[in-house]
Amino acid sequence: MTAKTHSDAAPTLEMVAAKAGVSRATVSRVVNGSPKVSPEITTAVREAIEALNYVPNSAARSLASRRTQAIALVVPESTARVFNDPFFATLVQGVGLALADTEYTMSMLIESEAAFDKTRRYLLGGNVDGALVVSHHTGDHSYANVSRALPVVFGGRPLDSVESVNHTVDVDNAHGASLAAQHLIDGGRTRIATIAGPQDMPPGVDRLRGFVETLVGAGLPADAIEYGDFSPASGAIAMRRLLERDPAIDAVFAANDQMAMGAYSAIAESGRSIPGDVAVVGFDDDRYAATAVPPLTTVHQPSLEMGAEMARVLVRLIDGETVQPSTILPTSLVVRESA
Amino acid sequence: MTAKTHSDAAPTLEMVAAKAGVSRATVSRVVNGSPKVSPEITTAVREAIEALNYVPNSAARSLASRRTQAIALVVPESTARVFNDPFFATLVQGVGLALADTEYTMSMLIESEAAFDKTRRYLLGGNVDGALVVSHHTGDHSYANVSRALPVVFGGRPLDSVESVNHTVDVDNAHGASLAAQHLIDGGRTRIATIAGPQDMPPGVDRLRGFVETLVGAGLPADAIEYGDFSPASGAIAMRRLLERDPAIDAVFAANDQMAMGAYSAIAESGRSIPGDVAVVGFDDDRYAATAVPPLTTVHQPSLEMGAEMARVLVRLIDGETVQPSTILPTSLVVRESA
DNA sequence: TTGTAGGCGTTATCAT
DNA sequence: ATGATAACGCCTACAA
Repeated sequence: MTAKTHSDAAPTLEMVAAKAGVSRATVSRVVNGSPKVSPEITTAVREAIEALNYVPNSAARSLASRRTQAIALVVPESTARVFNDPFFATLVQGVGLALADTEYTMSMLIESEAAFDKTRRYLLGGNVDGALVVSHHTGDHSYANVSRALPVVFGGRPLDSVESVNHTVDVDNAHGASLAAQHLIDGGRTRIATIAGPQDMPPGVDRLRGFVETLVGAGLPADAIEYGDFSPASGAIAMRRLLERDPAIDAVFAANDQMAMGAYSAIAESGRSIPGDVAVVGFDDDRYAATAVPPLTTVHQPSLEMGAEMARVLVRLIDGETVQPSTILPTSLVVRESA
Repeated sequence: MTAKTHSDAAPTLEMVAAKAGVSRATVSRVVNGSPKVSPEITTAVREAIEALNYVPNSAARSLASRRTQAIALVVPESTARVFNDPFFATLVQGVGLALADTEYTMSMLIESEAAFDKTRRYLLGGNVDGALVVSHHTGDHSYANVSRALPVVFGGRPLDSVESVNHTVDVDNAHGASLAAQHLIDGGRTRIATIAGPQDMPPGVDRLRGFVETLVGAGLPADAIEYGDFSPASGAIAMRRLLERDPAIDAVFAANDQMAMGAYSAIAESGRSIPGDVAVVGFDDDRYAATAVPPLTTVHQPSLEMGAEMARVLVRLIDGETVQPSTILPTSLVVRESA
């Protein structure tokens, strides 16, 4: 096989026009489904397009129309974490699902510290009609400029709630954590600990808050707290520390299922049983939850729906519609066998 | 807060030129780092750019230059699976990492059946300079057209090895499976089963092949085979069936770690112990492997490196360099406690 | 070193 | 219903 040059000049609208014996304007109309083109001509143009295997050049199209039909999904470079995170994966799916019904394409930007400016330029360079920003916990207000230039929808409330961001879609983290805590309390547990998430991430603080408030409300101490970074390994480490600090712990609420899995292993290696010796409740209801041993009781959050909702809101925004600035999706407890 | 219109006309190169008192050509040169521009003018232009907060419009830029500085990462809609797959997640990371050193942006396309044509149009519409296609198992030769129009690098060998695709980066699946099987044999196991992956996916067939060949080579029967779809749930189901068919099974090789996790739960619920009663080896060495209980012995595959290598090959291809058509990355066995 | 001018492939505004 | 003809914002010979 010979080295290809990939230079077979792509067919242009002009060529189609020539072949169909009409003007470029007409071809453009057919391509864009304008209603005012006679059936015969439409057919002729369609055939020419087919014959030439013509595909509109989107750069030219967006330059002229000032629309790109693409949106960006910006995810923080903590990619290592975020990407492996089943919750996030499902969210992306939701975005894709919602977008499948539209003509929009999603272009995902992994935002690394190094390439931050690259992301910014991409967003501001007219590459997309809008952006979806997921769980950013960058200290600065990096998206202030961006959201001034194009519609932006945030997934999860931004850390600096001071700055009133335009639109956000979030899940009721605090309430979910509260449900988890209450379930543990109702189960008769009295020494309840928690493996909290990073406190520089909204879900991390919201879940901790919901947990603490509920325990305190029930007159229980809420002092057995260790922090993890949402990874399984960090969950295991946190659990070991918890058990070391207080061997009497009889329940633990992990801020996400991955850390709960880590806790499972730490509990097992300490010779304790689940839920006999210590009950555990997670958060997310990810795909590993149901098949864990024992199946994990956890807080279900509508990740798929969240992604889809974010996409829908953004599209509406792009279309110039007015959308309520904040959407909160409900969470619920899924009781299985670990608590 | 008032509804923003997002219509604050973005600054153009022309405006920068005016403000800096030079021609557009000069601004363009500065923006593109042309060496032949006097220092003073360069500075002046830079200041104007800064002042106006100017960002080049990429549609215009790519229309004129015929380059987009973007590549597409196409992933099959089996998104549900693929996306949650830690292996895939790591691969994406690798791509991002390699790209961080370049000026290229990655735009990820989730390829759904419904939107297949959307993907094709995107690829052919001059949106990207090249494409990375991951583990596609679509029956048709959907990418024949595409790879004729622009550089494409496949991740994992394509199913139809007949069609000699230009470039692929793969992992040595068969050898990895062979290592796993041999380890089980060396451990004295005699009734070894496997939970194979889908046979319409190359990794699925290659891993099964490596496993079978090694068993047969050792004079052992290779008839205890069940298939899963790489999800934890499917692994559990397959394991149950395996144990039902032959209660004497004393070892199992799962085609990926997620299914191995599923096997763990099925083995546990059958009252057997790991590795006492049945040893298990997985494949992938994903992030859950090390913290599983017991820690999972598995085949490590360089997912990160694979993603990075794919990106590197593609960039070279785009730059017109000649690259060897096939790259095979090595796999290795990580012995932990499950076998 | 810097400026001039034409063109990249579409869309959109006017006429017709 | 269809066709000229400007833009769209930038790059790039070519000229100065």
